[in-house]
Amino acid sequence: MRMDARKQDILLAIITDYIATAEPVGSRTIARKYRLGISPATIRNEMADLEDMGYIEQPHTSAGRIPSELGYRYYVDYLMKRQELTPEEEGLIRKSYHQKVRDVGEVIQRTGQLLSQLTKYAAMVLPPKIGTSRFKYIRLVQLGFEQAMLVAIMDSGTVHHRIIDIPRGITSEDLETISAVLNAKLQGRTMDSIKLTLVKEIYFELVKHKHIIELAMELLQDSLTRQPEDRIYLGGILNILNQPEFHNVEKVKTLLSLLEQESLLCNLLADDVGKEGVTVRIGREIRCRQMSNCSMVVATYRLKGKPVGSIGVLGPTRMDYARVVTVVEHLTKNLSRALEDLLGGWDK
Amino acid sequence: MRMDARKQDILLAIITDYIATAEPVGSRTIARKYRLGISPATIRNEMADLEDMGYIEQPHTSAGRIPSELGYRYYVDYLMKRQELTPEEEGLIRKSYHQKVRDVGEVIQRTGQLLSQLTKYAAMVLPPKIGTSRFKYIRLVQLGFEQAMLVAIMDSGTVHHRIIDIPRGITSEDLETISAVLNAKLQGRTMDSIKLTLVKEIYFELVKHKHIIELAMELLQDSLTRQPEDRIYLGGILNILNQPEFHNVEKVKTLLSLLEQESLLCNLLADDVGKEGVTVRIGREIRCRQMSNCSMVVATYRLKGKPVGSIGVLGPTRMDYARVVTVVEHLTKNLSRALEDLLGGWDK
DNA sequence: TGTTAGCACTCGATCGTGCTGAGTGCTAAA
DNA sequence: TTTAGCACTCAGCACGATCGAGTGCTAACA
Repeated sequence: MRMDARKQDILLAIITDYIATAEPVGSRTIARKYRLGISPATIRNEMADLEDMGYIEQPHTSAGRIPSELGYRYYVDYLMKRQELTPEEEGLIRKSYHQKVRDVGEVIQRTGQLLSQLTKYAAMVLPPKIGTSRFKYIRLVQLGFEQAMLVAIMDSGTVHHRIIDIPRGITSEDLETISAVLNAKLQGRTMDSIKLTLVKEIYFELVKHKHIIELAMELLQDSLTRQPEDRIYLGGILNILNQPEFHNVEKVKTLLSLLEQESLLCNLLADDVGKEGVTVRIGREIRCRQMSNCSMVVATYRLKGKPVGSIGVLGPTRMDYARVVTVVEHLTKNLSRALEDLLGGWDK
Repeated sequence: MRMDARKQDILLAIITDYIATAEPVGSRTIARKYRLGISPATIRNEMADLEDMGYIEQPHTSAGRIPSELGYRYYVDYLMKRQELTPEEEGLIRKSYHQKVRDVGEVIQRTGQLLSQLTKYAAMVLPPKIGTSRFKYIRLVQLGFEQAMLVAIMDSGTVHHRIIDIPRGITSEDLETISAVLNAKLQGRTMDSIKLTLVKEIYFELVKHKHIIELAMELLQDSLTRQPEDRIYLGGILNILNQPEFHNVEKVKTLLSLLEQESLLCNLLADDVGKEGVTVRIGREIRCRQMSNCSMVVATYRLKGKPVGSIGVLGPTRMDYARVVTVVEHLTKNLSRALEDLLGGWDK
């Protein structure tokens, strides 16, 4: 059995209708709503074929058909039509990105908000990856006798800080010295590139200040190379609860328990970092059993051409792919541009 | 009609049972489970009295009784017995606070986790209030030609940063100058205390550097005095969904939509900051209509004796007050102590 | 006077039943 | 090849009967 134009029309009609109504679609409905010029009986025959081919399925004998994962896949790959944003929506996006920002986090957050607002599903945004951003400025500030704060500003506009213990004898001047050396050696390097050779260099630089070298080394080894825990923007979870597929509390609970595991989400999002364009994962294509009735739409944003993070939407498999793909595409571009504007001129 | 010992016993039994089972309690159940030495019939009479007095109510004619808000209030005020933590739980807390921390945020987060873990309800923690913490160190770092990063370390261990625009002519040295003046003038001051007189002082200090004074002033007026948006730790929402009162999706939705409004929660928590001991708000005592079937247990933690933030638990009105109050009390003390250990020695 | 046993009554929850309507597959005619 | 017609299926819903937990009242009892 081969797919032909009429089968495609019918499959498209079924998926369109199901996405809109969340109800199984019958042959009658299609004949009435989508003027394909054929009768319900004919449609029934074709639907039987489509079911054999695995594109649609029947929840029970006396119900209409719903798309299978394969059906959605076919839809996304071949049938889906681009859906432009309305001028109002375009305006909303533009306005949002034209506001003054004080922080990269703010850009991330705004993107996430737009994403969930425009799609009505849950939105996820992975902030610029720390490993690939470059040190811009590092400083140790003495706090008490035994503690100091390490502050590092990265060229991705993020600031990292942590409290570190210092031996009692260390003075503010010692910390200045270490700060100066670290600055000189690390400026412009990425976290990932702090290798042994570099550590050695710093070692020799500091060897004249014997008493602080221990601290400096420990600091490098431990504080800087240990990745901070993954953070992620997650919003619009409420949207997803409005979807009829989450009308039962058990489903809500499993979903929420997944969404609480940030690191899991980070991995899911990170999987597609670097791919061109928008990636759609349908149902079990997300490698996560409890999300088998969900789909994800993910795209990578870039800074100076290099992929640094990604944004994604999570919704039921019955999601409005056409719309979501358009929105994700748009926002990826806008986010890349916004970051470029904010951070592009930082190379002094 | 007056409350007597037997009525108290019965009320206590009803509330205890209802907290444990979430089912209306009948006279028979009480006679069977709680050996009060009286028959169901007598209990029925007393229950009728308790209902007249407003401490319990009947969901419908042929059901048992459930505590009213007034009943819970009476329970919390007069009947509730202290409930000690098990040695395992004590151990868990101790272990958690003995881990090395890199950041005040980490202490906050750990407290929140413990709170939700130990109570099985939702936990909220308000981080140390920024307005009352003192500047420890301020610095402007040039990023590009037109942007700089302002970093401020507070003695509450938090770090604030934001990107600011600078006029094109400003050099790194100018920024150093401003940094130095800001440091000298602001160190040890609180955000709240940055008043006009202080601003004037800084003005005169910088008057010799005419070209940067504009920037510095703007910075003070705008960046520093404008409060950053409220942050709050919120966790264990999943716990609360396991409570039978949230078995219907509508309730879950209204609750989640409330919990998404962080500023609202902050206000609720902040209401009780400064009060001694643990505050219990039952049902409509939380001034928030949509939370009328919830209760909050809140306590203030301190740094050097001064209240700086608060921690709280949110659960259904039918919550295990005895346990929650104990846990909140414990964690408040532990949190205060942990912050003291971390930040206490920072006065140089 | 306070306590208790007995009894009639109430009412939510549960379960079975039958009906309805949307939808199908099959057959035979166009 | 398409379509009209028809028998069949089955989830969802409304209806009614039954069940049982729990009450309030009354009368007897200590």
